[in-house]
Amino acid sequence: MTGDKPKSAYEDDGAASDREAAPVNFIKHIIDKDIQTGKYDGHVTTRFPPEPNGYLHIGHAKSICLNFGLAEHYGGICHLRFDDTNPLRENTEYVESIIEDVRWLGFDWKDNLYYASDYFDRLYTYAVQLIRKKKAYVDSLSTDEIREFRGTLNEPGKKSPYRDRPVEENLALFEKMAAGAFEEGTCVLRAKIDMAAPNIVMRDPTLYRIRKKSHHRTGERWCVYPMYDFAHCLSDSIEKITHSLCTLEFVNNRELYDWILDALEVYHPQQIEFARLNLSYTVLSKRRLIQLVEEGYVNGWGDPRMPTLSGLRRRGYTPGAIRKFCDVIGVARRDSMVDISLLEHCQREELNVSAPRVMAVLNPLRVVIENYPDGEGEMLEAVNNPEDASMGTRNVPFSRVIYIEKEDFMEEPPKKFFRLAPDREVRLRYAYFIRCRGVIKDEHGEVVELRCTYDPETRGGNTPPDGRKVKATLHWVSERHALSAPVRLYDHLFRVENPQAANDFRGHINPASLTEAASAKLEPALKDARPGMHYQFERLGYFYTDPKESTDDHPVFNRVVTLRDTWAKIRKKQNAGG
RNA sequence: UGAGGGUUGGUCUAGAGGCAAGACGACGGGUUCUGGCCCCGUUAACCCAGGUUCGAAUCCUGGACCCUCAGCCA
Repeated sequence: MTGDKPKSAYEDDGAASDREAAPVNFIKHIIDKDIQTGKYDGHVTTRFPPEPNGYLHIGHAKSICLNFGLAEHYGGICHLRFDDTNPLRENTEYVESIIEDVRWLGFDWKDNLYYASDYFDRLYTYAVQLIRKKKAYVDSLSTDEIREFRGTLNEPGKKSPYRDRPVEENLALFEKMAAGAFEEGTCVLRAKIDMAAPNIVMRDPTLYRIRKKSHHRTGERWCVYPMYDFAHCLSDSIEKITHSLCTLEFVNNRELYDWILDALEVYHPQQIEFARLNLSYTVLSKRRLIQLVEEGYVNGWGDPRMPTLSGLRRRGYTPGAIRKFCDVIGVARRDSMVDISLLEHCQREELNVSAPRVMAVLNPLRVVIENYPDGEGEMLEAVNNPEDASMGTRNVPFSRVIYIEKEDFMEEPPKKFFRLAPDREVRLRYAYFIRCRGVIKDEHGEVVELRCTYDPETRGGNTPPDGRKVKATLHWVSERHALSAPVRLYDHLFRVENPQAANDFRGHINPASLTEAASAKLEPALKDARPGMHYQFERLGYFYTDPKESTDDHPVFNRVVTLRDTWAKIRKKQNAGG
C-alpha cells in the first residue's frame, strides 16, 4: 500500500521526541491527512491567540498545550498572538501576565510574538478591498435597529436601507469613520452577505465599529477597530497559520471565517474546533472569574484557590503536572466535565518523585515521654525521599517532649483506627515505638497532653528483638527544636461539582476553601526552606513555600494537594453509616 | 419551533466494518517505618428504534436528549 510509507515516517518522528507521546486525537488525524495530501506543503503552523482582557486559566492551558504540542509534534511552529481588537477591555497588565504564564508552562514561541493590532493597517486595506468588491458597506442604522433588522432564530432578517450604497459612497464613509468624523454607534462597516441566512452569523455581520478609545499598543492612531470575525481569520492568513484551533462556540463562525478569506482571495488556513475544558468544583468562565476577583471572594487573579495559571502557580502546582494533565484529558468535540481529582493525581505523581519529605505537625498535641531523660536529646536519621535514594538523608532531633497530630490520637478509637489510643503502641517515624500511658485533659474535658513511654530497643523505628509489630507510624516534631510557620490549607473553591450550573454560583463557595494551621510545628530541617520550594509533609500532603509571602527567614506554606487518604475515606463511610 | 455541533463504564479519552481499549475514580487484596508510593485483582459503557452486512460503536434511515448562535464581545 502506498499510503503506509509516509505515515510510518511520521510515527518515527514522534518516537524520536523525548517528550511522552501524546495520545492521538481527531485533530492529529486531520493533520496527518493534510500532510499526506500536501495541503499545506507538509507545514504545520498553529497559534495561541488570547485576548489580553483577563488572566489565563487551566482551560487556556489545554489550548496552549494543544497548539504548542501539535507544532512540536509535527516539527512546525506555534505563534503567540494577542487578539487585541477591543481597546475597551484590553491592557498591558494582561499582556504581561499572559506572556509570563505561557512561558511558565514551558512553551517557547521563539520570535513569533504577534498582535492583531500590528495588522490594523493591512486589515483596513482588506476592508477597503471588500468594499470595492461590493462585499461590504457602511451601515448607518443604530445598534437597536441593527438588532431588530437581524431577525430571530426562526425568522429571516431585513435588509438595511443603507445596504446598497454605491461603492464610492461606502469608501468615503469608511474613510470618514476612520478619520473620526462620526461618533461611536452612528455607523459600522458590515459584510454584505445574506440577511436571510439560516446561520445568524452570516446576516451581514459587523466588520468594523467606531471606538474613540486609546489602544494599549496603537494609542490614538485608530478610532475604528475590526471585529473578531474580521481580524482573526485575516491574522491567521497573514501569519500563514495552517490549522487554526479554537473552541466549539466558534463553530458557527467558521462559515464567516471561510467567507471572508474566500472573498478576499487570500491564503486560507482551516479552522478546527474542539471542546473547551470544564473542571469540577471550580469555574472557568472569564465572567465568573472576574466576578470572584471584583467582588472580593478571592484575593485577586493569583489567589491560590483560583484555577488561573497564576493562582495554580502561587498554590504550588507545577508546569509539568499541568502539561501532563492536558495530555491525559485528551481533545475531542463533546462537552465534558473533567474531575478535578485527575489534576490532583497528576500533581501528586510528579511531586511524589521530586519533593523531599519532611515532618510537620499541623495540629499539635503535646506528648511527654516519661522514661526519656529530661534535658537530653539525640539525632535520628531520616531519608529525604524513599522514591529517590540520591536525595540522601538528614538528621532529625528527638527529645522528651514532642508533638504529634491531634487527629492521630483517639481516646475511644473506632474500628479500623490504627493510631494512638490509651495503652496502645505506635511507631514514631524514624524514632521509637511509644505507648500511651496517660491522658491529661483541661477543664473542658479536651485532651491537652499525652503521657507515653518509649522502648529504647526500637531506636530508628526498627522492629524490636521480640518482633513486636505496630499498626501505625506517626509523624512528630520535637518541641524544643520545633520551628513555627503559618501553613495554609487550600481546598476546592466550591462545594458543588458544577457551580456553573447554579443560579448563583457564588452561593456555593466553599467556606473552608482556605483554612490556616496557625500553630503548626515543623522539623528544624525546614529552616532551609526558601520561597518557591516543594516538600512533602509526611502523611499530610504536598506543600509549597508561598513565593510571595515567604521570606528566607519566615516561610509561609501552601498546601498544594493532600496525599491520598484512605483513613479519611473509611471515617467518612463510618460517619455516613451512623 | 431556523442553523450548526454533540451522545462509548461514575469521569475523561481511544476505536475509522472483524476480540469494545487506556487513564482517573470506586471496591478488594498484597507490600510497606508515610492508611503515601508501588503491585495484583474486581467493578463498570457503545442514547433509542429500525435497516444494510456473514459481521455495525463504526455505514444508512428515523427518533430522543444535550450544547452553541439573535454583541458595534472574543
